[in-house]
Amino acid sequence: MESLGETIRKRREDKELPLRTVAAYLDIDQAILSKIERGQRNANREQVIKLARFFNINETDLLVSWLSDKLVYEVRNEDMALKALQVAEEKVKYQKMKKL
Amino acid sequence: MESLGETIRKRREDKELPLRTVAAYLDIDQAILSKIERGQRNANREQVIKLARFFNINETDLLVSWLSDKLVYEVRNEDMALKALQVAEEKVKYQKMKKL
DNA sequence: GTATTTTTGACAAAATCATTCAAAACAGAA
DNA sequence: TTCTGTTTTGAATGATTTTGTCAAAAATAC
Repeated sequence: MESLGETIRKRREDKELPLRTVAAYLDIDQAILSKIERGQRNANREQVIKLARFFNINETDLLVSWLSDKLVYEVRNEDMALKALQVAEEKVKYQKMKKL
Repeated sequence: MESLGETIRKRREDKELPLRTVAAYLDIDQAILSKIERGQRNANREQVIKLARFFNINETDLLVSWLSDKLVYEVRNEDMALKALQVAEEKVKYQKMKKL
């Protein structure tokens, strides 16, 4: 179970590229990319899409990874994290059902 | 699948109490409580705990409801909402496992 | 109708979050 | 060790979001 940050750091290191290069492509400061890779900052949707393009990763997959990171972040330090995620899942399913 | 807002509105109406009364107990403006009940605003942890006490609801249950509402909110308008929740669940399980 | 309750939206204050920048820390090579 | 390039850190600043207050409008009850 890899975070988005871990994924792109691996890819970047595989290609032996400095932060600078990828950051330039994303049009952000390399400090931000460093923080994103280490999970200290959240990327935004646009950046995730660009990262997928840059590293040839399926965009949807990377977006799911990103979104799930945000969810995990939201329930960090909560003992009922798992329960809350499960209930949220039920709620989303229920909403979906209602729409049909 | 009831949201926290729906739950407490029902309870309040059962007791035939005006927003004012519950809002006073929570020490917030009734406008905020109105918004919380209708899902336009998020309660904070302290308010959830007070609400549980006020309405004699199991505190953990209400906190789970509240947390899951926040998660649902986070993935509203996302087509991969469900997938993201499932992946988040995996990630949390994985973290937990690592700690043992 | 009046009285009460609820909802709405404009506004302000506070808190959070993103970004920039420069310096510090780090790694490797000479 | 010094030189070079890379990465990380943290302070400062700006932007955005959240939180709450208030008063008026809308809805509901009497």
